[in-house]
Amino acid sequence: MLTRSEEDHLKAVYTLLQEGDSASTKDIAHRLRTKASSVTDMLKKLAEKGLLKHEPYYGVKLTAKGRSHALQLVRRHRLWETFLVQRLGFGWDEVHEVAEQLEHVAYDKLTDRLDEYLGKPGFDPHGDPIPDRHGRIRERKTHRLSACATGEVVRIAAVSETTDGLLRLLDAKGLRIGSQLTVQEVHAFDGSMDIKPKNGSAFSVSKEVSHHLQVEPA
Amino acid sequence: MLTRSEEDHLKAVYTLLQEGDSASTKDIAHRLRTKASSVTDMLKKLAEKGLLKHEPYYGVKLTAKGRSHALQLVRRHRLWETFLVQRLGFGWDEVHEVAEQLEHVAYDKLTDRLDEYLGKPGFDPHGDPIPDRHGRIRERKTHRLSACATGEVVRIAAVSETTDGLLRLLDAKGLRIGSQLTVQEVHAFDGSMDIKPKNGSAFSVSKEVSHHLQVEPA
DNA sequence: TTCGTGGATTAGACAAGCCTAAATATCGTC
DNA sequence: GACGATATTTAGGCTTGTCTAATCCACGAA
Ligand SMILES: [Mn+2]
Ligand SMILES: [Mn+2]
Ligand SMILES: [Mn+2]
Ligand SMILES: [Mn+2]
Repeated sequence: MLTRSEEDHLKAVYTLLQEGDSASTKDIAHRLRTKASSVTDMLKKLAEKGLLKHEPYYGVKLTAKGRSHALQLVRRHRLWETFLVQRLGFGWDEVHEVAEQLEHVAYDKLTDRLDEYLGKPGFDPHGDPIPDRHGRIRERKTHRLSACATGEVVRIAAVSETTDGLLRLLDAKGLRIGSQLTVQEVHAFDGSMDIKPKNGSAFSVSKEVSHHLQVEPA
Repeated sequence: MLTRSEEDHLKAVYTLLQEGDSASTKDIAHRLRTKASSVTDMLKKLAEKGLLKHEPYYGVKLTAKGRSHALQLVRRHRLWETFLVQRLGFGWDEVHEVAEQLEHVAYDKLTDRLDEYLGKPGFDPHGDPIPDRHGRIRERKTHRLSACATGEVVRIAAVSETTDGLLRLLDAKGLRIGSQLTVQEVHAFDGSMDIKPKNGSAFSVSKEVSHHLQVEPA
């Protein structure tokens, strides 16, 4: 059984490896609002427990056991987020903190029943895939809106940075998971982009925003 | 903000005072599967935080603040139990452990939304009252089935000891919260009691069982 | 009233997590 | 290939929550 702190560290490692190529001590510390030295301690402990390989000064890699455990955490986190939004009416910008707590309640029966109750959803409110009970993830090939060319017609698949501010901005502009839109123009000067939602008139989004929108062909 | 352990101690104090007249260090330790010396430490800490008065060697009393906090815990615990049974299909004998974890996730918005989602239930799956958001409890006057006389017609209001074994026994006999029954005979020899459910034939229950069934006039 | 007994508290130790400060390693740059 | 910036680890310390063993106290029995 892992402690809450061990779980949070493990999940941070998993997520950072998912997002980039490596999970640095510094980045883990930053994500968990703790210090690098504390992270080193915890990495040693997780390595001793066989959840990851820690090569001092080089980096960290998850073992199969560690990956599996991390996927369970991600599963619980995203299922609870889905519950909060779909059933309790929370906004998608309000659920992260709460799910960060709920994810640590580890009972397979609870997780699986919740999954069924929600209709075995494939994706959470931010468009992130929810691993099934075996840790399997439905893969999709998405790319950033910022990488799209003029004329492309795409659908928003996920928001890759779930900062409250970004989510509320998207709310305000009417951009949701599943929204379909056409790229009308890309301005070289600042990277801003004019987009036109399927039902609505065109407007502009900054590079910062388009960078964090994952889209797929409509 | 209280830690998980502080909350568990506070709730134990509240529950023991509710059930009996005092909350002894020994009983708290037993309930939390810890040791008396650890409990003393924690009582000091809770006293310092103004949640209870601790008179060494005498006993412990909750302050208004402590009682209010304990009621929030009880509220969350019972709401989650209700959720698990009503929505996720858990048996009433399977929910205690899980709720023991979930109760520590403290976000007023979550608790209140869950309460509404469940239809602001007055009682949990074991018949125990659920405090409202202000900590108010719907009072009822119940008495033990074991104290009933021949001929009394009553309805089961609550089970005062939520041991898995007792709950499964009640399941097997078809006794539920709300079940109506008539006391047919009380045997002085062993305190066992013959009861007849409204729809069904009579059978006997032991003193141990009737002692833990809280009933109200039908 | 005195005593024995059992519950309660205190003393002292330990592990888990976290911190700061100091030491150490890596890596890009000159 | 040495240097300095930066990341990482180590050393040492603090707090929290727990334990065991020793001591203290209340209370009922004699
Ligand atoms: Mn978490
Ligand atoms: Mn999410
Ligand atoms: Mn608890
Ligand atoms: Mn209950």
